[in-house]
Amino acid sequence: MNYSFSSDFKDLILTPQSSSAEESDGGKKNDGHLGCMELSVPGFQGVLKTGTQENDRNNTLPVQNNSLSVGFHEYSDGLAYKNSGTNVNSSLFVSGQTEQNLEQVSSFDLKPMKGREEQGAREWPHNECPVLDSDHIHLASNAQQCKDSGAQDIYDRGYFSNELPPGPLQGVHAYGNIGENVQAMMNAQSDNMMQYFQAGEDQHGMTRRCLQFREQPTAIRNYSSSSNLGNEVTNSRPFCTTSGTESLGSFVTTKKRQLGNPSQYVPTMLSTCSSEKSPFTVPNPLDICLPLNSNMNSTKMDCGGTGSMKLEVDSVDLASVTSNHYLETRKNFSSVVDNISACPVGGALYGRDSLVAGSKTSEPFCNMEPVVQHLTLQTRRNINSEQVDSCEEFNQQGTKKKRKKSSRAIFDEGCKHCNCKRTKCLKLYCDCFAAGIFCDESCACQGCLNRPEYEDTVFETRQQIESRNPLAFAPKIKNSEDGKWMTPSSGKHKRGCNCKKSMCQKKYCECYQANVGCSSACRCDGCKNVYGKKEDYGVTGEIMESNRDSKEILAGSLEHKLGAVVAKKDSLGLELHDLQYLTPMPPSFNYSDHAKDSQKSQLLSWRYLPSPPPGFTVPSSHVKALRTPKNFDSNDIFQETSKHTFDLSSYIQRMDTHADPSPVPSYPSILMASSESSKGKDLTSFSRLQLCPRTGHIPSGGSPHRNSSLITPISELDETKNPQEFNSDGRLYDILEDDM
DNA sequence: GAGTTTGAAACT
DNA sequence: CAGTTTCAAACTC
Repeated sequence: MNYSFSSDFKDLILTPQSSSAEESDGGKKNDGHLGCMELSVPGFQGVLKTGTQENDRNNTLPVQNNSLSVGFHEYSDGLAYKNSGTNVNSSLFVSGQTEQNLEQVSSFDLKPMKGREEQGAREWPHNECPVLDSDHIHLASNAQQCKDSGAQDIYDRGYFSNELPPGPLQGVHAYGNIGENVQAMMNAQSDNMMQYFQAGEDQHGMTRRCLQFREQPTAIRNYSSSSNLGNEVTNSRPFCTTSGTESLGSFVTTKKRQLGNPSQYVPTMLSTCSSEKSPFTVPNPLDICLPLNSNMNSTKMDCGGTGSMKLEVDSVDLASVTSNHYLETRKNFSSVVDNISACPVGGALYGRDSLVAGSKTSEPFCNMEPVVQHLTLQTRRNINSEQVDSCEEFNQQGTKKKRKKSSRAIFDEGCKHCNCKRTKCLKLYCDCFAAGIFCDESCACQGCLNRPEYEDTVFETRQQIESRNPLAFAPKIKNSEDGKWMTPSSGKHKRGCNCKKSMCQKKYCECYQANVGCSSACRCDGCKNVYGKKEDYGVTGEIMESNRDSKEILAGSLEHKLGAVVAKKDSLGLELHDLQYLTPMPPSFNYSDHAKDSQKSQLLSWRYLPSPPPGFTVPSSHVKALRTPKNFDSNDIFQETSKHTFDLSSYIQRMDTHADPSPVPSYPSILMASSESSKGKDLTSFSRLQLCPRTGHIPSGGSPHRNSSLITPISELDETKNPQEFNSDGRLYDILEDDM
């Protein structure tokens, strides 16, 4: 077959067509090689890039003799075909630039190849064979063409978006020799690639399991053959002195990938350290776990909750080479994130100070033992599986031997791991999916689609589930008053359990698993829940529940108000939009101009945003660290924004101190900073972030004072107001209105 | 590690 | 909405 290039050929997308049969049987397993195709491009001599995913154009292939063999492989699941045309995973990307007159490269042949079975590739199945017609082979020369072609997803993801930098190969000519040309590309395209990197990150910043930066775009990774970039570069700089828990103690270890090996790269883990032993520390192999649907159980943060989120700063890599500015901002972000201690438990988010200050939640927390880690790709791949163990080791160092644990135990003390075999991790059976996190390498799931590359599938599936049950992803556990679980009624399973045989004494029981007592909502038989029997959930519990509901209603309104305040701030000239390129943000805080992404932002909120954990505080030193001119010498806007944020934080603390004699955690202002400094348009996420991202309201687990503290930042202009005034709902709103 | 039990989720 | 089936985690051996 013969297809025409457009004159401004840049990207070619080959999209296999789904068949009705596949859709009817729920998708075929297409593990392994699907087939090979031969792309013949008369007159073409140069480099093409291919990949089966939009972020996986990692095969830089020379075109010789006018032809290029392209293998479709590594499809993990036939579902890729079910949504063919919209699911980028079913696409093959070929992009390139000819060294010759494009007019001469006006057509190419694409045909299935045979005879590759012996190489591990099987012939493209009849019903899986891509339909090689103009409808399914798209010569995406520009965004609009791509958009119009059925590759909407790809377009939406921004790879062909006009505002994004050109593809990495665009504008690079005459590279008959890959090595040399790659170098030329690196040199010539560094800025573009930087933008590409950033843009991709903006689009896919959470392509990994949780809140973290995506891997380096494979398009960039491809260029790793560049020789003079093969040297390992490490950038590390403390943001402040490290003195245990008193200060930020932040180091950011930035290691550029080992470019000498295309298959290897060295991710940068966000480093936090409490020691000065080494500037290269990854004391927190668990990354950062943030709560999703999890129950904020401060008494026993053993991951009994249902969700966790990891926050990981990925490699800066080329950023360190091509954009010091970006690196700097990445560091800044890291310093922010550094505040957030690992939470292998309950998906909670901890402030370090809180942890060390005798928090009950510290048990599974990873010790800040400095560890020099030169992370290779394999290391990276093993991180998720190792991190838990590492954490465990840290926790037990010196005194305890690592003990063998069941998978569930690991689950409990780390982030989630599932073992789904049939559901592709797209049903609530899957704890990862249910918790709103991607599965990762540490999961033992099969045919998993709950992965970043299937983000849209995940999103759609989630929507389907939510359409059936809007509360499907809502937190199962209603938080307790003041974050403590002193009584059976202080926390409860929203829907209640239905145990018949386990008597709510085993983890079969969701209440027991969440360390909450059974309640009137439970239909369990013979309840013997040690956290509280159903029978014990009496009048007191009902009253408290009623109070919580009232406060949640209030909180919903507060969230709205707060969003308006943020909008006001935005209108005052905080050019938050620009900050997206200055500060690598957790992509959940990103916004997109695309309408679809606005929907996704909700998903991201659902997926990533943390709840304010008990005991979370923002040490003033952290604020100082973030204000350090060194960190922000090129970003006054961000500095200003951060100032706002952390002023709010400190005010929260003050208010908490005044309003509640108990150790009241303030909310993760760090993340507020992140949110603020991200695009201001995502106000929904912003407000949700600051309040209760999971439910969109202030978490029920908070005293009235606590609730007050949530909105007190707005009242910072009038710090003289008596916090007690906030106890009155009406007064609360009055003050809000006044301040606005 | 394999098999069983359990209860939530999904399905009808 | 209730009953049944499916599923994966929890548990047992």
